[in-house]
Amino acid sequence: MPRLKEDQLHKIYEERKQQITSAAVKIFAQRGLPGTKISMITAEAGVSHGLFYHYFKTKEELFTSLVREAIEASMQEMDNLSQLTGSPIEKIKILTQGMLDESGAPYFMLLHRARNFEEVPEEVSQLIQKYPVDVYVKRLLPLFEEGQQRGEVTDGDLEELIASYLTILSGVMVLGKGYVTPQVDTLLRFVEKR
Amino acid sequence: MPRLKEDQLHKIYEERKQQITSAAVKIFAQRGLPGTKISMITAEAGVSHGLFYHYFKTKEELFTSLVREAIEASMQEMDNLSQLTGSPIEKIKILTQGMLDESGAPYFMLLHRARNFEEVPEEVSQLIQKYPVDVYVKRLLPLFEEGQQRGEVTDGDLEELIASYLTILSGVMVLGKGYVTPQVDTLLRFVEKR
Amino acid sequence: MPRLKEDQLHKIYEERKQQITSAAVKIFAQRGLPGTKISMITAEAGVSHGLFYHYFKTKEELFTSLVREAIEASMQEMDNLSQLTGSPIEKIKILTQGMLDESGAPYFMLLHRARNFEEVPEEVSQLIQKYPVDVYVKRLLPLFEEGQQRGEVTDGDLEELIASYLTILSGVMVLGKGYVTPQVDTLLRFVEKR
Amino acid sequence: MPRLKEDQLHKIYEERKQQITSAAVKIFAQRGLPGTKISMITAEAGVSHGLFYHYFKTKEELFTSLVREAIEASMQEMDNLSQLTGSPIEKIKILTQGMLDESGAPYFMLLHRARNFEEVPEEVSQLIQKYPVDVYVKRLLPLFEEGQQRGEVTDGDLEELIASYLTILSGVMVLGKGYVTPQVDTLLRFVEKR
DNA sequence: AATGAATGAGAATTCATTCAT
DNA sequence: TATGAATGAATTCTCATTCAT
Repeated sequence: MPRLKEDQLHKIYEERKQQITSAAVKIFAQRGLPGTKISMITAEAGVSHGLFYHYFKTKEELFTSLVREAIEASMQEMDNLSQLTGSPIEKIKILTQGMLDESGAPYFMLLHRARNFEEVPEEVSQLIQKYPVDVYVKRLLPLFEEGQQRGEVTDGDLEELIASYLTILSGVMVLGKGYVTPQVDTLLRFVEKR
Repeated sequence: MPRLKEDQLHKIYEERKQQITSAAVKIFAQRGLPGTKISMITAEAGVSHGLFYHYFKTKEELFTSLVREAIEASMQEMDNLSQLTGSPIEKIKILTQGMLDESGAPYFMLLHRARNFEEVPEEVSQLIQKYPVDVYVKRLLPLFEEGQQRGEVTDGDLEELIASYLTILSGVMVLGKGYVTPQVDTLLRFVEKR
Repeated sequence: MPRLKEDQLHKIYEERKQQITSAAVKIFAQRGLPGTKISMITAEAGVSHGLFYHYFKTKEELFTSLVREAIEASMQEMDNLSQLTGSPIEKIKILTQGMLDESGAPYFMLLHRARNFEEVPEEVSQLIQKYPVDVYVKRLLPLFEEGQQRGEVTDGDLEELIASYLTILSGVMVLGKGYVTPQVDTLLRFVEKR
Repeated sequence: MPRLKEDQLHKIYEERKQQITSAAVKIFAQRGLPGTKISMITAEAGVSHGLFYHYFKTKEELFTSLVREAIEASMQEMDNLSQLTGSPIEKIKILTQGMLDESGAPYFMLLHRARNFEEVPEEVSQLIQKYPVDVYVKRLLPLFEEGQQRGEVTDGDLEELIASYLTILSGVMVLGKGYVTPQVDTLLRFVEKR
């Protein structure tokens, strides 16, 4: 019985935490660290502001942990690509779609904010430095190399191509509302051999 | 006598105002409205915080006026293109370079922030709504049409092409440090007929 | 369970609000709107300045709500007179005593300040305009008419008499310390038929 | 020649000083010490705010000197009464008229403010303590005594009568706009024997 | 776990006062 | 004498965080 109750409590705990986290991702992505008030997060999550501090120590701590998750998720995504079946260019297409996908956007936005703007907590700076864009480039290199060998990917310096392509994708992703999001096929023109 | 003195005062007034404005553009672009503290602006400008209020009513008012200026400047820039000599694709190249240019970036960044992020003053929202990306597209349409006729610009729906290209350029511009800025020629691949 | 707790919270809320309000009335009456610093109010109330903003939006908002209350209370007081038993002149005596009474003074002082001095918030100006002295005169007219009919109140234009009497009472009330407050009977000489 | 110039300068000096002083009396009377901004005074006087400090050391100093002047003027006025010809009650009428007179009001208002409200400079407190209402009562005593002897003034304790009358007059005077100023004859009913 | 009262550090803003011209 | 640019102390106000219930 105590067991059950404990489990239940734990379940509530996790649910609430997730509820607040989701709200936080959304607002942080939209408004950045200094533009986000705790009250905005808790209002979005539908809980009292006091509750925030049952689950997180500070605003910065939450932001930091979200950035960490975002980095991990994005690294994961890169790695997942190689597991997929299909030609390199098909995989690149999937990557492109994935990055532009609504659901992933907030996390990328978070990374973007962490990378460029705002005053961020020291730990975030360190994370960002530890995972520069270059790391992503390196992970994608084999995929693009294969594509080049198969004649699917345009000729030229691959590292620069990948880096530029990531920049473009990130940029498009970051802009969001107010801009016209290009079609995936349109974006692929950058890398495809014609 | 009063003439001379008046002029001098006026000059000082304008200089100081410019000094503060320049500092503000820089910081606002870097940190956004809520991330920018008055103290950051005045420190950057090398004046006392009191002086800020001699020249501007509030932080918001300054931000608003900067957004207004940015809009005007960017519209101006579009228009200037047609004055230039050269083929359409050359003009598009100049536009591309201009947008990626360091010096213009802060202004574009400001616009970006106003367009997407942050809580902005009511007047800024209105300005932004009054000048959607669409307005820029319309201004560039004749240039791209000519390019298409000459066979310099890729086939297809021009409005969508321009809008997408602007999105990409804006995105690249917005990212800034931490990302690899693609070469102008790389970006042009997007519009050039091959 | 939630019931009890909610009630308790509500009680605390009201108590604290009253605590701050009382302190504010006192200080505002003494020093006026610009002469009153938030720190004076919170010190008098024995709370932190942060708490002030938990209960009120701004200093002006509090001032405005106090003026509103003062107007309502004073109108109420006029109306209560008619409920009392006694001859008109006795009622006028009670009114006189009530106005000079220490406890009511701060509220009247507030009204006075709102009516005459200081820069007041727009809403206060409107309230004051909506409730000119004339409104009080009208409310008291029946009482004084009856008094005149009974031969208790001096002959002559009643509206002017009442208005003048209110001016005198208000004036005396407003002066406070530093002046000799006349006896109630002395003041009544002004309206009594002799 | 230097003489002439010096004189001229001196004249300008005095004129400007007077100009600022007059503006200050008006605004101080209207808004009190904390409610009066230097900029209000200089705007009213039509000079730059910098000029204020050519003529006065601080806002407080000006306020203090105005209070001093007001005290002196009011004492003077009391004394002048005895110089006049006429019966005591006529002189009291003149006193009453003088106090209610528009032109004198700002000075009295200043005194009132100094006496009751606001935080005032130490020196003002001292002046006020040195010249309590009692001093005025004493000065007027001979006049009222004569009036009582002649049967013009009501019976009873004269000191209390005078003090009360001064309170009433001051109060009426202080109220100003928003209230009906009683007629002089109406006010005299307080002191006249009937 | 949940709430909201309470606090105080820090940011925005005002305004008296100084000073170069 | 006259102006307005410049400063900084004092004030208002915001918001992250703590804590009693």
